Amino acid sequence: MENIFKRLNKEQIEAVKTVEGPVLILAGAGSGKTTVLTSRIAYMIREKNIYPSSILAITFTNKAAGEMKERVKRIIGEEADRMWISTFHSACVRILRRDIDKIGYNSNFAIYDSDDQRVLIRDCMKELSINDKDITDREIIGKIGEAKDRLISADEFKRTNSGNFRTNKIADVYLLYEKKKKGFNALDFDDLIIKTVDLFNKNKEVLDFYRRKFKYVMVDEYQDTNHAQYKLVNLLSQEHKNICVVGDDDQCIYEWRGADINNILDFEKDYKNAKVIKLEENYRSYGNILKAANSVIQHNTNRKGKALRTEAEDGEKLRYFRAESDKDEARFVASEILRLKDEGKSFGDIAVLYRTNAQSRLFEECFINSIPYKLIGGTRFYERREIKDILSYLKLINNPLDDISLKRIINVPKRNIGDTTVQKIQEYANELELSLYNALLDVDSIPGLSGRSVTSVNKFLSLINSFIKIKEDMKVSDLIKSIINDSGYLDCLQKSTLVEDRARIENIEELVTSAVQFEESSEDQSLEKYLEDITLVADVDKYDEDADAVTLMTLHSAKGLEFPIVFMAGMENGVFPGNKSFSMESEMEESRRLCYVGITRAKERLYLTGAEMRMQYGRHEFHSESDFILEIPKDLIEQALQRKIAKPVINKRVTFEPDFKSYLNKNTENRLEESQVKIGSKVKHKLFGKGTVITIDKSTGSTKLKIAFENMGIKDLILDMAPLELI
DNA sequence: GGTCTGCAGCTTTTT
DNA sequence: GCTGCAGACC
Repeated sequence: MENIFKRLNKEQIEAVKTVEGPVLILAGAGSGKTTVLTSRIAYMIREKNIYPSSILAITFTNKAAGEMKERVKRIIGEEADRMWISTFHSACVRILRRDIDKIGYNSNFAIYDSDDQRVLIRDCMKELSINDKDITDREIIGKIGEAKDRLISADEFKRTNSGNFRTNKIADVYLLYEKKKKGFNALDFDDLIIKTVDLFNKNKEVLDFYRRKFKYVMVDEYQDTNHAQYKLVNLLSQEHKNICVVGDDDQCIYEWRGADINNILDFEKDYKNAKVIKLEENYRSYGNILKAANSVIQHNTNRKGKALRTEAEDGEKLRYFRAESDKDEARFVASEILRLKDEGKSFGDIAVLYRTNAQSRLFEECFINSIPYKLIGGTRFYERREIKDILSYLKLINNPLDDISLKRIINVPKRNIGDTTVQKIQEYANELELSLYNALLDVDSIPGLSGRSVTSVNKFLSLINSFIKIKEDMKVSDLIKSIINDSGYLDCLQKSTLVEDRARIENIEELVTSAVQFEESSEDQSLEKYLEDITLVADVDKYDEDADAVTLMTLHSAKGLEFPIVFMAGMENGVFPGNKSFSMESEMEESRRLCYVGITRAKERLYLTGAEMRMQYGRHEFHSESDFILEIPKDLIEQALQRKIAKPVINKRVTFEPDFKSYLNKNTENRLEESQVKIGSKVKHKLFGKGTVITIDKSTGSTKLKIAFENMGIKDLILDMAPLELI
C-alpha cells in the first residue's frame, strides 16, 4: 500500500484516503483518474477493512469495468471478484433479474436494443394510424427517449402534453409502446435503469437490501449520467452518503442522449458537506498539446473551471494540414502514417479520430493496401441481418412472449406465412390480448385463415417448441447449430447463388464461435446470460490495444483512451463543429468539449486535418476552417504543412503518392501473378480475409479485380497493389 | 404471397 | 452515393 502512495501526488492521495462521506473528484483528462479509483478501492479493502462485497463501482463501458477489475485484482487479488464493478446497465440487469417479479415482470425478460425498439415503435404507429410523413419514427423515438431519461412516465407525458396535437400523438405512441413492451416481458435500454429506480421506489425491502449491501458507491464518468441514473445512485446512497463520483465537466459529450451536466455541477448542492478534490496535473500529454486543449475549452462558459498543467516538456508543436479535398486529407494522413512507421513508430501507437462514422470510408480506402487498421464502430456485427435473425430465434426461445422477435422470423426462411396471415393472427391476438405466440397455439380457431396457412403455422410452432424443449440441456452454441439446421436457415443460404449469402454463412459461423467463446469464459452459461452479454457490449469493449494496427474511430468512442500519436480529421465548420452548432450555443459547447476530449487523447504528437471540399450527400460541399483551429494559439501550431508544399500540381491527386509507392515496393514479395488469378479463384487478403474473385478487368493498363469477401462484402482491388495470396 | 423498382432521406455521436 | 422501404406488378 505504501508503494502505491509513493506514486501519487498530494491531491490523488487525498482522493484515495477520503472514504467516508460524499466526494466529488474533478479529474481532468489524463490526471490519473483510473489509478486513483483503483488505489482507492484497494485502500478501502486493505487499510479500512471494508468488505469488497459492500462496494459498488459503476463505469461507463464494459471495457473500463473490466480494466478496473483487473487493476484492483493486481493489488488485492481474487477478493476483487466479490465487488460489483460494472456499467449502469449491467448492474441494473443483475438487480432486476433478482427482483423484477415484484413490479410485475418475469425475471427472464428480454432486452430490446435500439433496433428492436424502432420496430416496435413503428408497429405502434401503424396501429395508431400515425403517418410516417406527419411524424417520423426518429422523432418519436427521440422524444420518448428524452422523457425516459428524465423519468417521465407515459402517463405523465400524456397528462402534461395533451394540449399539443403533435406531442399528444407522441404520448399515445409512448403509452402503447410501454403497454406492448410489458406484454412482451421486454425492457429497452432505458428501462433497465428506470425499472430499477421503479423497483426501489415501490419496494422498500429491496431498496433497503441494496442500501445495506452497497455502503460505498463510486461512479466514474459522472458527467455523462442522465437524470434516471442520477436518481438511481441517489436512492442507493441516500442513507450512508458514502458516494464518490469522478468526472470532468469538460468531457461531458453525451448531452444529446440525456446526460445532464448539472449532475456534476450541482453535486455540492445535492450532497451537503461534499468534499471536492481537483486533479489538474496531467501525466499523459506534452505541454503544447495541453496548452491547446486548455485554450480551446476556455471558450466554454458553462463549466466549473479548471486548467490542466503538466511538468512534462512542451514537446512538438501541433501539426495542422488543410487539404484540398477529403480524399487528399485521407492521402495525407496515410502518407504521414507511413512516414512515422519508417521513423520507427508502430501502427498501434496511432489513432485517427473523426466526428462521424461515415468519415471512416475514405481512410479505409486509402489504407487498404498499405496500412493495417482496425475500425471501431459503424455497423456492428450483432446488427447484421443474419445475426439478428438467428438471435431472434434465440430470443423467442428464451422468452416466447417476445412478439417482435417472433414476427422477425416467422417467415424467415420463407415458410409460406405471409404478411396477410401474420396480420390476421395479430388481430386475433389483439382482440383477446394474447401474445402472438399464444395466439399461434389457437391457430385453428383464428378466423379467415386458409388451410394451407394453418398447416404452415403449425409447422413453425412445432419447430419453435422443439427448440424450447431442448434449450435447457443444450449449450448455446449447439442450440444455434440446431436452429440454423432445423429451421432451414442454413439450407436456404447454401442454395442461394448470391455472393453476399456466402458471407452470411461465414458470419453465422462466426456467431457460433462467439457462443463457444462465451461458454469458455462465462460462469453462467445460460441462454439468458448469453443474450444479455451480446446486447450490452459496445464495439469499444472489444478493442484490442495490442494489435499492431492503426485505430480508426469516432471522437466519442475515443473517450477514456490514449495514443502516442493522434490525427483529428475533418476539422471544418459544418463537420466539426457541425452545422447545428452554429444555431445552438449548447451544441457548440458540447462540440467544443468533444474537441477537448480529442486533443487530450494525444500523448506525444497531434495532427489536425481538414479539407476545403468534401463529398456529402453525393454533392461537393465547401467548408471553412474549423473555429476550433482558430481557438488554438497560433504559436502552438506548426505551419510547415501548408498547402503550397502539399499540393504541387493543381487537380492532380497524386500529392502523396511517392511515399506510398516506396512503402509498397518494400512489401511486394508474395504478390500474386496475373496468370495465377482466374474468375472464381479463392484468395486471401491481408486485411479483408478470404474472398472469391468475381471479375477481372484488364481494360485499363493495370489489372483490376472485383472480389467478394466473406466478411467485408465486394471490393475493387488492383492486382499489383493488393496484398493477396491464393488459397 | 413474392419480387422488382423508384424515391426519399440520410450523417452526429451509443449503453 | 447508398440504403431501405412502399407500392406496383407478377
